[in-house]
Amino acid sequence: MDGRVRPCISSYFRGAYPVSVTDHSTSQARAPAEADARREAILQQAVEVFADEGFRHADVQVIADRAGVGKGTVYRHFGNKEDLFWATTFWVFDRLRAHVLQAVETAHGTIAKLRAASLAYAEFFQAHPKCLEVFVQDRAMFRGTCPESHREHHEKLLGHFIGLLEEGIAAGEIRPVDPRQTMIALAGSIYGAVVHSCYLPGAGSLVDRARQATDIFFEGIRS
Amino acid sequence: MDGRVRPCISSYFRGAYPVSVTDHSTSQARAPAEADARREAILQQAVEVFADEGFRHADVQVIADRAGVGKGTVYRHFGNKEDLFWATTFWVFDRLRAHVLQAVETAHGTIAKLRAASLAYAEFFQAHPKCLEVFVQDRAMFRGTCPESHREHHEKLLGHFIGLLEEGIAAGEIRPVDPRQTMIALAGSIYGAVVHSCYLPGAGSLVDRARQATDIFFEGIRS
Amino acid sequence: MDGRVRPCISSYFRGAYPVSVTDHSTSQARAPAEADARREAILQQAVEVFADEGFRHADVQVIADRAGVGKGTVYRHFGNKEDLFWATTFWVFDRLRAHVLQAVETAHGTIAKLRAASLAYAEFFQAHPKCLEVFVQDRAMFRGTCPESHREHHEKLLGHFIGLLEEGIAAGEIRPVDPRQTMIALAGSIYGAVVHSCYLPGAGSLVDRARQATDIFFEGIRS
Amino acid sequence: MDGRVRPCISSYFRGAYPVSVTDHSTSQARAPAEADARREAILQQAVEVFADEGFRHADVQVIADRAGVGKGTVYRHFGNKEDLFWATTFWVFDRLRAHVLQAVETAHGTIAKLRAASLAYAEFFQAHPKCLEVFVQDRAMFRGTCPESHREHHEKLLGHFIGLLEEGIAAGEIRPVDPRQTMIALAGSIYGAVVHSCYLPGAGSLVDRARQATDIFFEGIRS
DNA sequence: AATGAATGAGCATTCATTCAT
DNA sequence: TATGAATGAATGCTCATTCAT
Repeated sequence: MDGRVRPCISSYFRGAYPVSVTDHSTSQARAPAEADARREAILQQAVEVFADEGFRHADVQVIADRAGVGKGTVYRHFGNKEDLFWATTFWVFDRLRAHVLQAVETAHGTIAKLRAASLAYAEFFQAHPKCLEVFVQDRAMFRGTCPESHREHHEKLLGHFIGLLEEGIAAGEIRPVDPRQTMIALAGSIYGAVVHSCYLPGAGSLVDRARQATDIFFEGIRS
Repeated sequence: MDGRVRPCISSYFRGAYPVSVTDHSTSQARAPAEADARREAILQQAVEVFADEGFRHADVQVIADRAGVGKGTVYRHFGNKEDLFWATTFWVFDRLRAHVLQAVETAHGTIAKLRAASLAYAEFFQAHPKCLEVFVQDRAMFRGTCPESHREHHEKLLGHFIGLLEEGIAAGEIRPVDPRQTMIALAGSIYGAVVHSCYLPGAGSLVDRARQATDIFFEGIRS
Repeated sequence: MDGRVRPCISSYFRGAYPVSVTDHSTSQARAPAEADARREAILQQAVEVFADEGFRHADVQVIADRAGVGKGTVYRHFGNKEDLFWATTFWVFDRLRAHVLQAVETAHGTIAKLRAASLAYAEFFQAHPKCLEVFVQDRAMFRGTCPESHREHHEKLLGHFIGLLEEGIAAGEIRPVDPRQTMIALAGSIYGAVVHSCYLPGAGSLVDRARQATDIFFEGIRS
Repeated sequence: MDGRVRPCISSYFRGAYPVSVTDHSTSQARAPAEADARREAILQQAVEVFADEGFRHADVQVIADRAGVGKGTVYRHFGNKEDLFWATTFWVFDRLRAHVLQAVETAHGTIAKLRAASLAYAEFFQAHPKCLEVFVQDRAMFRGTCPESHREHHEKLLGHFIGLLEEGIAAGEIRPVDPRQTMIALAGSIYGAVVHSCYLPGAGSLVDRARQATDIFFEGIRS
């Protein structure tokens, strides 16, 4: 009730993490490196278990066991199962973002950058299929209820790409479309290419699909 | 042990349902209409509850209560919770298919038909948001483990649209793309437009998004 | 959330039981006698376990095991541990009331009736020491938070005795004291005689103490 | 195993405290005043938390936080949660005793002294309701298992009042009753007046009730 | 001596499934 | 055939206690 202090160490989901397109790290200053290592181990195993079992079926005890820590330690660090899930989702997002942004920097021109981003997105999930499942769990489990900082990070990243698109339009590379809506369409398209595999197999690797989707996105399929 | 068998009434998930693009009905021959009504009531409530709570959190008792039947009746009809879920998913798919195919028939020309199908897809989920959540649950919960007949129905429907695309290519409406991969790309694109809403709000209604995605799909965004 | 029906069978604590000084039974009409038997068995064991272990330490599994039912059955009947505790407390109160009221009826005159009630109160707890502990648990655990119907039953019974006292005053047996406050004083006095044993041993049986307290209550100790 | 011993600082519950009616202090010789201050802070907060939450529900971490010390410090000082509880109970008893004995000294005559003691008892708990709850917890939680020194202190104090009663009898103020049993009856009566409030509200303040009970105790209510 | 992170035993509660009526 | 009471495995979470720093 009252007087309760020390809820849990991680408070990502309460907006404690800075929202920036470029921060590639989630770690606090240089506090007990020990604690960071534990945290990392727990999150890694959480990705696996949430991906394999889904949120509801995942057993926190299993995550703790696989991470080599006590169950109490998981709760000490993440407060409760749902917050652990959000931290896991963010951990995945953070890595995905880093991978995509790195790819963007190596390309030149708006179309090239967006193409690179799309392929990097697919590459990431192809290399880390469990992360893909965590993304799907995320969408499935908590429709409109993710923490605010989640939304902010997503919006921030989206804004980054909208800016690219605007540059492309200004440079004449891209038709004068609505940048935000078009960017959302591209994001949805790549997301669908990567996620919608379960029902429509036999369409090549994730990267192949993403390439296909991106090509069409820029060129269209009308004669 | 004692050789007693008590199969559930529905055995959709074991392939009992005919796989056809055009069958609009799920009902068996002419079983007691009473039973059909119960079955329908259960499925309707199952959509609601699975959508609201997710598969693991959904309580069969709640579904039974809302459907006005005993819990035992749910089990008699659907065998177990997972099979009830698959039957629910198929029920949704069946209605979606009917709605989309009806829209296709009213349009002329490949592009027009595909555009109509995409919009009908979005319309359906906009009108029945709980059905959308069931779709998402489906993808999230049972990655590669859906019943075979599921796959067959999806493949059948996909094949139908691939045929349309081939006609369009033959007619010169569409560039000579790989029909299957392109159709999968379109499906993914529309799926993404409809599902990927949670994180990227402010992009218009589902139908608006689908229209946007479809337009780009045909025309591209390059200048 | 919603749609949830069938919370628990017992709803004593929501005021479902009639509040009357004379109803000696808690059982519903003549519903499944089976269910009543289970309920009774659970309550009997709950008295033992709550008395031995205290509310927080009591394990519902132990109560279920001792009652020979599954743990789920306990929850089906009583909803949760706290409500089981209240039902247990009421079960004890109900028996205590019946025992005391029966004793009152056999006596004649106000003082004789109150004396009989006090002794019966002590007799009951002497014969059922576990019930005494449940009473103490009750007072200790939920200071001001007992269900409303609890209060109503207590008030009803108290009112009954206040009426006796008023008769005694009218008849000249008793000095013209404030009936309510005096009755509360007597109740507290007997309660203290019965409960306060832990710290002050060596004062005879519960009944002896109650007799002593009652005698003094009527006669005083001043020369 | 390794012969290491780490006793807790406080060992009240093993009989370390002197048993005397008049010792008003709990502190050891002249240990570091720092340690005494910590100990005092912990006990004060323990009263609050045990009163609010009950023994089982009380969280040692909360007590430590409120006292501004580490959890380890609480354990260093009091050994374990149960011993902390006993120390808390004694802390309360010690203050109650001081308050009551002081009141006794200001009165003259046995009846006046006993009356003063009763009112002081009620005053103390009226001023410190959390202490009352600790008393109730005490009775509820550890029926026959309190530390021996507890009993000795209680017995000592009881003996003091029995002596008063004997003087009163010798002086002719009091009828020739059994001093011990009568004193126990008075103690129980006042205890009941103070504790039995939960179910029988509307009877005035604790002090009012105690006055009422005391008056009746001396005078009786018979005409 | 003081601290507080780590631990895991303990326990309330849920809910899929069974089966007697 | 329909029902719903009974069941107990499963699981989230708490918190007393330890011990390395």
